[in-house]
Amino acid sequence: MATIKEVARLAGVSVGTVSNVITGTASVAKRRKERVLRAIQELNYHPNYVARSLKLQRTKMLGMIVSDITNPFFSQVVRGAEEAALKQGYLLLTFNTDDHEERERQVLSVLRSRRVDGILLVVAPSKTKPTHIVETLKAGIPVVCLDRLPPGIAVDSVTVDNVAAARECVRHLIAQGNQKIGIITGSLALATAQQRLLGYEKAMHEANLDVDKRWVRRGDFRSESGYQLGREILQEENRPTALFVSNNLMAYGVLRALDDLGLQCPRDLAIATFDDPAITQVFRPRLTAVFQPAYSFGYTGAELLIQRIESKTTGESPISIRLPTELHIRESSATIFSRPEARGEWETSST
Amino acid sequence: MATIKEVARLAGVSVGTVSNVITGTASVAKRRKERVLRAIQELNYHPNYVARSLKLQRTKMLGMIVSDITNPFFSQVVRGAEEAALKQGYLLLTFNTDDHEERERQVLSVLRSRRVDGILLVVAPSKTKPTHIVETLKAGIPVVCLDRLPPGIAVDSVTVDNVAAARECVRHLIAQGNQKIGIITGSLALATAQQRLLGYEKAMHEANLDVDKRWVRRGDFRSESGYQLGREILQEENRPTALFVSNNLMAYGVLRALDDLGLQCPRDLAIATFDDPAITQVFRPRLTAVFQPAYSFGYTGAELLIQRIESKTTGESPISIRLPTELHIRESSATIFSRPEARGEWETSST
DNA sequence: TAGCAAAGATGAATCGTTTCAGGCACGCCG
DNA sequence: CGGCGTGCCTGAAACGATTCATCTTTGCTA
Repeated sequence: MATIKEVARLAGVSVGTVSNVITGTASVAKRRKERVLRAIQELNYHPNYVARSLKLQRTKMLGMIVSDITNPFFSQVVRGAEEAALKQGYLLLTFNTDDHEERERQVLSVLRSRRVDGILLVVAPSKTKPTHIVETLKAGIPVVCLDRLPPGIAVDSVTVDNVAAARECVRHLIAQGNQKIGIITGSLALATAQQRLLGYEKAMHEANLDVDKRWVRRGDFRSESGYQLGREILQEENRPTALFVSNNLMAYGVLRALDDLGLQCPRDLAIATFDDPAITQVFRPRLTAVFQPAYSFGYTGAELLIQRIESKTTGESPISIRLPTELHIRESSATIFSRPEARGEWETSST
Repeated sequence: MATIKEVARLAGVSVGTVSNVITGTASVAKRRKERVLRAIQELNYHPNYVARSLKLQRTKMLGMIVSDITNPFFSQVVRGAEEAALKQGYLLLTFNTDDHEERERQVLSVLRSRRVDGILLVVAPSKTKPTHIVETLKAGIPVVCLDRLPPGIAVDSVTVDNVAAARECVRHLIAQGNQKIGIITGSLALATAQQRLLGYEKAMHEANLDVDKRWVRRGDFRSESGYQLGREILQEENRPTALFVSNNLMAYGVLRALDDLGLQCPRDLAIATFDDPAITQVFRPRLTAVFQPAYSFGYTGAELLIQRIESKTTGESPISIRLPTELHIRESSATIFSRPEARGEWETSST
């Protein structure tokens, strides 16, 4: 692999000059510049970014930590982050933690050794205050948290107002005439799951509706738990007429449970959920869902992170960006008396 | 950020000794080793992998180029690759090309500058022989192609037998009593799409079945084209009774088209398709599909790549790994006379 | 044509590791 | 007691870029 020295020799100039041609740092006479460019072509020279990183003390690489890229929500987040990063010449080093805090610790350590310029983090749930994140910040490495906030830590973030979104969503179920409304929560170790539960409780309380304890079930954001808990709730003698399911994977599980029991949505149970990937619109019933701008999570987060990196203002008061959600109303939340017979398009309201 | 020199000073030893402790290259007396480890702790020292990479002339990083990580198939591939890479201490630098050759060129150039040790590539379709890949290989950088093979290039690969899989799939449709069978192909710039078409033609030919030209429609692997072409085919006066759809996204489009026209699958049209992500099993009708081991694509590919890197045998005769597919038979391909009335489980046969 | 400013070119030092030739100390053997 | 082998340590060179103090060239003016 050719080095800058070889290019310099072939072009008959000094290494400094070649460097100036490549980086544009200082001006180089036209004729020499051409000679250098020709030499670069001829040797098929690709500047060694490792050496450059060492000298400049920055790698133009971002660490990206998510729980699982296989989840359509996070793959969109990653995609958005990549786009924003690339646009400014940064590359993305991606990791999955499957929400294991231990793995997150390891990855963070690796990223420090790799000297990434900053880190985009979808933090794993944790019982204790995540000291590894504090340490990373203390070491002067900018971190932006996406989607979830680690408890008790001052850090930049891009989030969504889960409480308000869940509340609006449950209100919609109420407006459809439902009085007995249940919820399947995500893992309550996650702030997002807690917030959605809170939003549900608020909406119910405001409408003076009772919450039967048996209608509140604790899931883990995975399809299987939606299936299990859905079955359980549906087999209660006093079962709810509507269910707020805290994410879409679990909603699919509930649909499967309904199907198993020979029941139908929305005839026997209205459903509203969170997350709204394009793919689900193909299937019946179309799900009423809170749309989160997944792509923007990543894009905005990367932009914020890069801004922090380049302005060198890490440690100043954290910036919190709130992204808007949209409640997409579709078939799955139609109640018996309001369900249209025709297959029409459905309205959409936005927050 | 602490350096090895500072660690050495704090521990009262030379930098060479610290390096030996960290890498385990040479033996260090017990007491000194402990002093060094304590100093590392105290300074919270993280070895600078950039400097190490420069010295060792390898980065322990892999480039990963896919068309779109948002596609569930590719997100699984990436996940598998990450797992295999991490297990051997390699990191993944991920890029999306959206199947644009130009972007692929750019990314390849960036990866050379970054001095990645090897590249996992889902190659973009191309009219001409992709010289940029040849060049990369000539530069001595190992490349493993996943899923698709670039035409006319000797390169390691992990693929699936698309011809055989499509053929088996269409044979199944025939066995179900269908005689008029159509196909929606992917973009024929992609080898995989061509191969699936070929498999379809083989199966039809072997069964002495006519292929009406109007039943063969050229899509682009995206949902929208499935919808459009599905509508067109269904509105032919002599429409097929079954459709082989070359990937799952387009199959969803066809389902939407059916729905729009007030038709049902499989009553009015049997469907069999390619790719079989877990999520689709939730919905009715469950799709008969050729399952591809997406995760294994990535995992196997990364293993092969790392083996090539570490044995330094690039340029030797290429290794081609063929992964097995499985035909998952479900509701969508049941024909009128064979469709069971009960909701039972469906058989699965494997290739 | 001499003088001078501005523009351009040079090359050594530097970034933080690894590696290796050489030095030191110790113990064992004859 | 001298010689030698062994085990540990040390420190300088090298990896390939950037940068900057310093030197050279160029072009302009009087």
